[in-house]
Amino acid sequence: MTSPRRVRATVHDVAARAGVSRGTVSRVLNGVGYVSAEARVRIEAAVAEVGYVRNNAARNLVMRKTWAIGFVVHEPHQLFLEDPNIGAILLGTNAVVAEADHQLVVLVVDSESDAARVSSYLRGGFVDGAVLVSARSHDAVADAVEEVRLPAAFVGHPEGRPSVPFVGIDNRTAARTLTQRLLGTGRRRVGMLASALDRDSGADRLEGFKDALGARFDERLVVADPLYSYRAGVDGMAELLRREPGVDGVFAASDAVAAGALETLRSSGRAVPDDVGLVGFDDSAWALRCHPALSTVRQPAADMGRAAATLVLKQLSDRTDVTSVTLPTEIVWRDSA
Amino acid sequence: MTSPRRVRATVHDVAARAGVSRGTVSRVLNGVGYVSAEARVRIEAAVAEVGYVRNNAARNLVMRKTWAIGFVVHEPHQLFLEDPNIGAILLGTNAVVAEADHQLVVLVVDSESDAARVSSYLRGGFVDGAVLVSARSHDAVADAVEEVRLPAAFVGHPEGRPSVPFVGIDNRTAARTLTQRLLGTGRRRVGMLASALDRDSGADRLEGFKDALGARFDERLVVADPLYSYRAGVDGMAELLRREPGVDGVFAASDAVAAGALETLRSSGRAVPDDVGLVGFDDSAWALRCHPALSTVRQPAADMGRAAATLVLKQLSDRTDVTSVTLPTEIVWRDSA
DNA sequence: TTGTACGCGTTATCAG
DNA sequence: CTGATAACGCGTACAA
Repeated sequence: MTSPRRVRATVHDVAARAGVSRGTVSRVLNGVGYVSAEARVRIEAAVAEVGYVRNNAARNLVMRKTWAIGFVVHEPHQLFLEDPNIGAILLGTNAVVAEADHQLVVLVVDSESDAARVSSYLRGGFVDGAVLVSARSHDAVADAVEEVRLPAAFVGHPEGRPSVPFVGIDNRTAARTLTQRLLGTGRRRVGMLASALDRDSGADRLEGFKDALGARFDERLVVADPLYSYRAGVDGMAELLRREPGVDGVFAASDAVAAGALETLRSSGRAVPDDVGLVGFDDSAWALRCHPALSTVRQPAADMGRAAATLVLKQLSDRTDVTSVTLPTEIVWRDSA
Repeated sequence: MTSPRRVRATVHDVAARAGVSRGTVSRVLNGVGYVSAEARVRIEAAVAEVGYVRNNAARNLVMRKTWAIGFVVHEPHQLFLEDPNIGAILLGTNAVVAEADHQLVVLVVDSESDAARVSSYLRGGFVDGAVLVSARSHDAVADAVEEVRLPAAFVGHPEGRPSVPFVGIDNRTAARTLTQRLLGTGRRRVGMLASALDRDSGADRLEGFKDALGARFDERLVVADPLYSYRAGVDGMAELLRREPGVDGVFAASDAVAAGALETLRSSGRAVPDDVGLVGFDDSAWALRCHPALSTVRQPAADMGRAAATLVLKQLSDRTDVTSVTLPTEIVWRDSA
């Protein structure tokens, strides 16, 4: 039984139909070089008639270029669903990539086998470059990128990848400033719900917190969790209360964490900000959704996406000014502290 | 100035290095056919030595297969960021696609030009199939899919695309059942915050609402918005209150809308569920986050993603049993009504 | 202005 | 078991 699926028309078919050579067809298809008006119309008609559509596998092969940029998001399920910053980064990246006439393809890695598949996708020449968000230090994807020297950029600041530029924020300074501001409201016993200490962002936020507290720092008052999640906030706050029922200030490592903390504070009968002042980080959708609205630091997520894309594009055009960038953050002071 | 970027090694190079032919190399690379143990080790060594990595453009060209499946998400910015269902659908799709050893590439269309680019990406043979989420009836992407007969499946039920199977839910029945339940709590003046009436989902939810109300239906009590957004809920509820201050029951077309409505109800001094009963739709992250937690209908988002992927994969393996599927929903009754 | 011919890197066929 | 060799579909010098 023969397949009923009509095989796609090729340049050859178009040429035959139009009574010209393949070279001429190719020229009008790519709008380059000289071609007579007459030939052009005949070819355009032929294209429509046979329903020609370009075969990119062939085109990529000969041009050594795919016009596609990968966007790799490597997060635990739940976090991927919760974190609106990733969406903003994605949209920012997409905007500049599209502007440069490339196609953004996002690759989600959600398991070990995903990591392996995405890695080989990246090394396999399906894309001309990639932006990687929240990769870990030891990461199959990052390894692949480095090994095949794929033009790339990180969003966030993974340690130990000096060959790949990144765009990040100064987490430490931001955390310090925010904590100082919290302290300025007169809080005496302030704790921190730290997250992702295995990542630069998490570790730096804790450092900034320590900076602000100075001699007053008490490590009993920091409880850590691997994830920047709502759950981490709920559980972490409970633990913090257990250790020190008298806390009157809390710095949560992210808004999601803060939202979780808020829940626990509420159910423990404490009022925010009256009994305890609470601050978050990210200015994500969580911040405005909470009651009271969260005081937090705004991370320019869309700009970070744009910057990362620009970094990749620069490498593609062989520019030499590709250096990591640190974008400024901004404190957004609302009602939770 | 010559480019310092080392050109990638090819099968040819490996063959030369190992002192065998290209055919033999290809055979060990793909682990198919007979090859002597001796040749195998020599080739494997050579692969490592020259740092060979497969060129997929070439491979795709000859195999007429990319092992990639597109996931097209076509939503307004804000909604894409807000709606956790999309994330769940994505993860579900990714799971089965990965299981089948394909790579999922998600394409976000966020503007007219995005739609054009994604369309040509799809027609261009970069992927073997695609799942489309929340496409509109008149949609460049859907047109492309249909024209090139790309194996595909919709999540949701776009009208006028009989050639493409879809996976959906019975919005009308779900809405009717939910509304009846709301009515069962004794509400007398119940209104609806409708959304996306230009889509099947939105239109059907309204129909279900009408079904339940029967003769009691009063069109003054339905206010519509193009989007399933938080904002739509805030504004829509305000409008509804303006039209009928005495409403004591509200069916919001989605949880995000319900969350917005809750905000307006709160600021208008009305208690939920005491003064007015509120129900949503989707059982998204919003539902549990609200106070009180939303009564709503659960849409099996991850399952829908899985089903859509399965539909595409079936077409790829030329199976004939590819028919649209309707997945069951479930009412989740919590505290908001 | 147009046609010819070669190369892109693989896989697949088919004799040896 | 292995090695030539022919596709795959397109871009592009180069010759005409």
